[in-house]
Amino acid sequence: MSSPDTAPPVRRQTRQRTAVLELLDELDGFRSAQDLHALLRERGDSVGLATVYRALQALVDDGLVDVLRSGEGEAAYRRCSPVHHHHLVCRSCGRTVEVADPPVERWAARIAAEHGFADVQHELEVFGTCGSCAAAR
Amino acid sequence: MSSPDTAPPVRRQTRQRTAVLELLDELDGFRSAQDLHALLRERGDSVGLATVYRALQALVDDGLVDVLRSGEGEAAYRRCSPVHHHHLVCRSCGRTVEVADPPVERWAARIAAEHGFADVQHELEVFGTCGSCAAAR
DNA sequence: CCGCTGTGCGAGAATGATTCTCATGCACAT
DNA sequence: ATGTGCATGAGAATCATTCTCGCACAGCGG
Repeated sequence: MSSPDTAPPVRRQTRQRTAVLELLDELDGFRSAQDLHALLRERGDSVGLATVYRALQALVDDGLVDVLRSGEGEAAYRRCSPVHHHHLVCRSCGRTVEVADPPVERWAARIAAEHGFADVQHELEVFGTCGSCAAAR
Repeated sequence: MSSPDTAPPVRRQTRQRTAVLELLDELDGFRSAQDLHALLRERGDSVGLATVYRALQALVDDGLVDVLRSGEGEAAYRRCSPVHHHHLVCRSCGRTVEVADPPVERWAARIAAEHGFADVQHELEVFGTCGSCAAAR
């Protein structure tokens, strides 16, 4: 059992996967799989819905994309830097800012350790109203 | 526009709602709506699935229960203290610890302010393996 | 360059959680 | 005790996501 999970999945480069990744590169903010599929269709790229889901899962596995479970069970995806970070999301216009946060990382690790927890991960999202949207009201 | 949202929804106290809340009081950790429904049925309390969902939504609105969207689009509910806090969840046995965290609150507020965001909220969950589960392996 | 082989694709069916519909029942005030 | 209207329950409806399965094509060896 040296490293059965390290086996490289050998991702083939297909027109569809390229299209999904390029679309994510152009977009800002989180988009649902259904949205992305509709956008690809509008562009003329004919891609199956199931394929979009598969491509997104592969991208998430490879750490190229982040997932966010928005309010009602609809997953949202976004092209992201591969380093660990969190998001500051405008609940009005959807604009997203990536933020790094050493203090929170440390805090999470410490709290977990104090309660005897190991192998710790955490999920953190900050929602608010961005300057432009606040001004617009 | 004095306070249209403060209008008290006038929740009637019914056998079903009481049963859901009492069940949550006895349980530890997050449970899915489907789980809770099954448990109520086993106990002999005959409650409709739709009613369990409605009762849980009401409890969440009233701040008596916390929701957590676990991995695959299945919402999990838990009886919680009404003060703001976060959770430390064991991904093996599901045990949950409530943790308060002034530093994170301040950090989130500061980061948001730096980016011009107002009216800030945040969601934070920490996952890990608790002491007992780590020892059991 | 050509053909193999297995992975990826597409369309629609299947799944599973959550919500809706609507007739009936019960909580609460009179 | 009685009436009024919100709550309930069974099943249908909805919606995102996953699965199935036959066909296409990417990448490799000859």
